[in-house]
Amino acid sequence: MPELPEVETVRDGLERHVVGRTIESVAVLHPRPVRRDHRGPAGFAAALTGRRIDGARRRGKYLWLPLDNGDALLGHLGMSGQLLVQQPGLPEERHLRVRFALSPCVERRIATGDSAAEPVELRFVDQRMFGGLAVSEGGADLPPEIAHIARDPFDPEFDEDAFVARVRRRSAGIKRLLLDQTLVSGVGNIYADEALWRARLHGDRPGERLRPIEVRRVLSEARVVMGAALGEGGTSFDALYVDINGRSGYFDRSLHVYGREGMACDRCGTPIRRIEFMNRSSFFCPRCQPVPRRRRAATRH
DNA sequence: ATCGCGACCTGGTTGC
DNA sequence: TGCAACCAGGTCGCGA
Repeated sequence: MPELPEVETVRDGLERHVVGRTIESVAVLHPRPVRRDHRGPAGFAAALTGRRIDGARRRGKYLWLPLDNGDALLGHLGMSGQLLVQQPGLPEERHLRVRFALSPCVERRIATGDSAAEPVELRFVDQRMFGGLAVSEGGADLPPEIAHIARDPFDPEFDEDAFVARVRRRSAGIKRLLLDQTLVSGVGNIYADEALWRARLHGDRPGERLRPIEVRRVLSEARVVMGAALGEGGTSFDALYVDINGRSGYFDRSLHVYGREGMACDRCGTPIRRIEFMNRSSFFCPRCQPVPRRRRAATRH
């Protein structure tokens, strides 16, 4: 379940391994992952063939590779997507959806030594196909398709005061607001629960009833949780393999509430509760994060 | 504008 | 053993 730290790890790997290479050929093995591209699979492939990759960028959970003609290859990993950089010709993964053959990096701009002189394959593997790829016309700087996505809380241009103000104008619960990618990007279900636990706030607390310092606190804790995952994930893959696996190793160790229903809260020992929320799960400590009392009707005789 | 919900997907796990 | 139901959740589009 890739959230900001996992996607950033992929972006970093792409920057080091594919920037400067040219797309020699494209094979779309399943149409669904390119459903957002109005050109269709063949048009998608044609629009990319021959283009040089000039960068690797991210906004929230979206990635894009600026191309030498001003377009971009825009991607989202969805729930189960991976972008792998591999030696050409390896056996196909079970859920391989799109394969790109990339030339060597002519300008040797990749800082990883001799690998820049060898061709590689970029593979989009996605079991559940919630993710996808598309060519974004003129999207090299910022694809218009994702102009509505807010900056993430690590972005120097993220406007914290504006975020606080917007949250406090909304009646929805703070968890829903944390997951709203137009308010702040990069936070998903798992890190939202972790940030709320650390901030001792229940996710149902309405934004409009939070004090500014409470909004700042949960944002700060989101940075702590995602920053820790970033630090550990950033060094966890090897030279020719850019992986994304939300369930692996580094990830689980730092979880205090997510997936821990019935287990003792690490702070107070109270059993962690699980509730349904937006067709998924929320985990919280009922003592550290008390359920907000429903507001009474305005008038009573 | 905002809110909240269902649809989209597959495969591993659970329950009968 | 076989099969169906359930579960995971990011994003979009819809109706209210």
